[in-house]
Amino acid sequence: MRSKRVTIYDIAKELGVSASYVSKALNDHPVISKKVRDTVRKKATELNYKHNSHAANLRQGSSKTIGVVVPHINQSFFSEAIAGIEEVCFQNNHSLIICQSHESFKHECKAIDTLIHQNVDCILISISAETKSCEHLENIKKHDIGLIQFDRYIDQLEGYRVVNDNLETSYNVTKVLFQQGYKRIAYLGGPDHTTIFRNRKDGFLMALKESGFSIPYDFIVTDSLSKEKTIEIVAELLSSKEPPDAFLTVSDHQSLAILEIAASKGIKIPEQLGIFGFANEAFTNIIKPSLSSVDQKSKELGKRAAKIYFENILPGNESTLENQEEVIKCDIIIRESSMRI
Amino acid sequence: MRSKRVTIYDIAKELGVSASYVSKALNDHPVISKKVRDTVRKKATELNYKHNSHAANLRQGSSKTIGVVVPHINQSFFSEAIAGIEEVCFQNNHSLIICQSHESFKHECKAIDTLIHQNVDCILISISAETKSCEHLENIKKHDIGLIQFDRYIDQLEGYRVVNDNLETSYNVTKVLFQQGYKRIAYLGGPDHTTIFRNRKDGFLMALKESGFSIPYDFIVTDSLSKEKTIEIVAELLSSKEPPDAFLTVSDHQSLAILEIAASKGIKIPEQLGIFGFANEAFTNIIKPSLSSVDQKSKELGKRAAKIYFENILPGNESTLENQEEVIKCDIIIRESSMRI
DNA sequence: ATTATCTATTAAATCGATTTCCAAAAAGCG
DNA sequence: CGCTTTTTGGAAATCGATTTAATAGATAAT
Repeated sequence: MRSKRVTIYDIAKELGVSASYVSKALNDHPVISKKVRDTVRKKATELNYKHNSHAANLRQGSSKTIGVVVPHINQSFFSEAIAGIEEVCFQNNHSLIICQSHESFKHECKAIDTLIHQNVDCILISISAETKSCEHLENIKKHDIGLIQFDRYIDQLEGYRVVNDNLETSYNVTKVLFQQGYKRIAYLGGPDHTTIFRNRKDGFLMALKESGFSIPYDFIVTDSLSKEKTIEIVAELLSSKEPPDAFLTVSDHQSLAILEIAASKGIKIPEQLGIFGFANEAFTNIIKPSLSSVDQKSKELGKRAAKIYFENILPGNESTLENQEEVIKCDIIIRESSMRI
Repeated sequence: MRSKRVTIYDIAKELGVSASYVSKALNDHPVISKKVRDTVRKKATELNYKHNSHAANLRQGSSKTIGVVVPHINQSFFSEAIAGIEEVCFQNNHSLIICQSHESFKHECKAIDTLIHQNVDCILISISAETKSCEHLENIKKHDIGLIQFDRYIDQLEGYRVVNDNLETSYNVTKVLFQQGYKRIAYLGGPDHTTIFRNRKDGFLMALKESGFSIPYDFIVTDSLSKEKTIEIVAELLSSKEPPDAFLTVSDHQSLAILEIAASKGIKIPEQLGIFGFANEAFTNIIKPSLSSVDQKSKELGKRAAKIYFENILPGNESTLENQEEVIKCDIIIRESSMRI
C-alpha cells in the first residue's frame, strides 16, 4: 500500500535532466544557476519529494545527529540543559536523540550502545550516580564518536567537559552561612566517586578549615541523594545533643526534606536552622520560607556543551581547545532559608 | 585522520566467508548455525565493528526513529510524557528525536520539517497554543509518516490521539467545588481553539448549569495561560464588588499566581477562596496551603501514545483500531486549597 | 580560424547492509 | 549407485543521494 518514495531520479526524469544535477540544485551547489535551482525546487515540492537522509548520510558518513544521556529528563536541571542543547543543535541543523540512565550504570551502558548503533556523531553525557568506571565512555571514542561530558563527570577520562565551578561555589556558600552567624554546619553530599560531589565537599571543607570552627565527623555525610536517606540522617542529627545549626546540601530536594522535618519539629527557619540547597529548582522560590540555592545556569551549560561539538569537534571545524574543561560560574541565590541577619 | 570504518566486508574477509553470510549471522537469520553466528559475533567485537544504521535503513526503508514535538520539554507534564514515550521506544529498540515548539506555530512547523527530513517513522505531537490549522500535520501523513496526537490536539484532524477525559474531569472538579460549598466559581482557561481547553470549559459549564447557580460572564476567562495575564485578571476579579469564592484553572501555574495574590491580600484559603489547579505539578504538594489539582497521568499518556505506534501503525503490525481516540482518566487530587469542610 | 578556457551537464562510482536468487555440496531415498 | 531434496554459502542487485571525473558545447583569446 505504501506508495513508493519520490527520489531525485523522479524529479530528474520529469525535468529531463540528470539526477546529479537535481542533487546539486537542491543543495545550493554554486555551479547551478538560480533559475534552474528554483525550477528543481518547485518540481520537488510539486512531487512531494522527501529527502532521504539515510542515503545522504550513508554517502557522507555523518548522521547529523547527536546523542544525549542524562540520569532523568524530568529533573529541571537536566531538562533545562537539554533545552539548551536542543537550541544549539536546531540552529546547526542537527537532531537530538535523548536517553535516560535512570541513575543506573547498566542503563547508561545500554543507552550508549543504542546511540553508537544509531550512529550519532557525538554524545553528550552527564553520568549516573552509580557510574564509577569509564570503559563504556572510552568505547565511544573508539568508535570515532565525539564525547563531551557535562555537569557530572569522571575526571580520569580525558576530553571535553563543561562543568560548574562546584568547589568555589560550595566554598562561597559555606562562607555565606558563616557570615550569617551559623557555626555548626552539616553537609549532605552525593557519592564520593562522582567528581562534582567530591568537589562540593572539598569546597565546604576548605571554608570550614579557614573558619577555624570544628564540627563532628557525622556532620559530613556523603551519598545522601535519596529523600529517604536524607530524612533518616537529618532526623537523627537534629535530635542529637548538639545539633547542627545549618545544613548545606547538594540538591534542593534534600533541602526540602529538611524543611519539612524542621516544620514538623517546630524548628524555626532561618532563626534556629539555616538551609542552603543546590540547583535552584522551580519550587525554591515558591515555598515558605523560600529556599536559598545555587543557580547552575543549566541551560547555558547545555548550550556550551553543544557548542563545543560544533566549534571544536565537527569535522571541518576541528580546533584543538588548549583547555578541554570549560567552567560555568554558578549564581548564589540567597533567600529566606539562610538569611537571619 | 579518522580511521576508516569497519564493515561486514572486513569481517567477511578475515573469516574467509562472504559479506551476506556475515550479515545474516549478525541478524540471527534462522539459516545460520549458532556456531557460525558466535564466531562472527566474536570477530565483530574484536574488530570493533559498528553497525551502520544508515545503510541498513536505506535498504530497509525505515529509520527506527520516532519524533516528538511538544511545547516545552522542561514543563513537568511534557517531560513526564516524554519519559513514558522514551521507555516504550527503548523497549522496542527505536530512538527518539525530541523537538520543542515553544508554543509557537512557526517553530512547530519547522520542527515537523526537520523530523520529516530526518525520516522518522512516526511523529507524536502535542500542539502549541498558537496552532489553529492542521495543514502542517496533514503534510506528515502525505509523507507516509505515522501521526499520533497526544494531550493537546486538533479535533478536525482525523487519526490517532491519546487524551485525558478533560470534559468529565473538569465537570467532576467543578462538582467537588460545589460540594465544598463554593457557589461563585470563576474559570480561567486556555485558548478556545485548542480542543482540550474548550472541553475543560464545557465540563465546567455543564456542572454549572446543572447546579442552577449563575455567575457573571466575566468569571469565564479563556486564554489566560500566561502568568501576567492571570495576575491581571485575578486581581481585577478579586477586587470587584461580588468577587468569586473559588477559582478553577487549567494549570497549576495559574493557581499558584492566585495563591500569591490571595496571600498578599490577606484572603484566607480555602475558607474565603477555593483554588483548584491542573497538571499536578511537583510543587502542588509542597506549598502551603497545598494545592488541589488534577493528575493527568502524563507518563502513562506518553506510553500509550507510543504504544499505538508499535501496536497499530508499525508496518507488519498494522491493525486498524476501530476507535482512534484513546482516553486516559485523570485522578482528581483534593488538597488543602479546596477543602473547607 | 584555431586553440585555450570556461560552463553546463552527466555517467558512473560510491557509501554499507540487506536480500533475492542461484550454485554447490551434503544428505536422504529407492 | 543414481536421483531428489535439503542445507550451506555466495554473487550481485538494491536502497537514494552525493561526488568525481569526464564530455559536449560555448565563449574568449591569439
